[in-house]
Amino acid sequence: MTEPQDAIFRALSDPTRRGLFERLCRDGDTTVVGLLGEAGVSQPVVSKHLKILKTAGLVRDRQQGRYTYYSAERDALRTLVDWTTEMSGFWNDRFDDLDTLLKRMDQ
Amino acid sequence: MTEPQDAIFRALSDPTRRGLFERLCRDGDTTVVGLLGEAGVSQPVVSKHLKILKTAGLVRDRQQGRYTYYSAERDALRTLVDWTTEMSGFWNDRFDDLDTLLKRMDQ
DNA sequence: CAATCACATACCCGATTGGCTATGTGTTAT
DNA sequence: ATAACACATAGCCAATCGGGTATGTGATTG
Repeated sequence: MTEPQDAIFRALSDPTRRGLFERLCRDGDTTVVGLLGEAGVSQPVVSKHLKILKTAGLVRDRQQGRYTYYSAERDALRTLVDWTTEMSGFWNDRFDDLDTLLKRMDQ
Repeated sequence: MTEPQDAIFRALSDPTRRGLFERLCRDGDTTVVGLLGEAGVSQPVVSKHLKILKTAGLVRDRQQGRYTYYSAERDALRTLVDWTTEMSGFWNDRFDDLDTLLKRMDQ
């Protein structure tokens, strides 16, 4: 019953975490220390947040020597778009129903 | 500094709450009692969730006698789409940068 | 006008969350 | 070889959260 949207919405609900993700979208590959300044929290906290983003599939990491580069996972946004589209779709369906209803009433 | 996305992502991060919103998108105007069955939680909890959704601008309520009809707020999804589009945009910009960089290197 | 209904509010409680510091582990620089 | 660095993990704590029950309030029904 645990939808993929669950982890994504959950992950993005925290401002600090969403900030990290936005940063990665904007600037691409960045190390943990690189993200540290803008985040405004301690390094362990940044690491913890990145782990949550990674679990949600929003972020990928790549080891290189003693550095860990994080980058935003483009396809993750797809899930969000799909869900939003589905919701909008329900709307249109309802209008369609209303439409056919009105047409039926018209006869 | 509190973005409108904050409340929206936060509101949708809880499955029960997202369930209520999805239900309202699908079926349109519904009373609290009408939402009660599918939600699987007590009436006060549903009311509390609806209040949070309302504060986030995801839902509107309309009083009618002793009934309160709730409905999904279509434009709220717009905020979500905009944010997602912005994130995707950053991506394309980065590719553009890479593109111009490669062209520059090519000369 | 009494009972019921629809809903909101108030309060309580255990679980989760987001922050911190301290520390461990592997890597590079000296 | 040692020190410094980059990062992750562990453990702690106050605050928030999501659920519950009890109760208040206004509208409707009998």
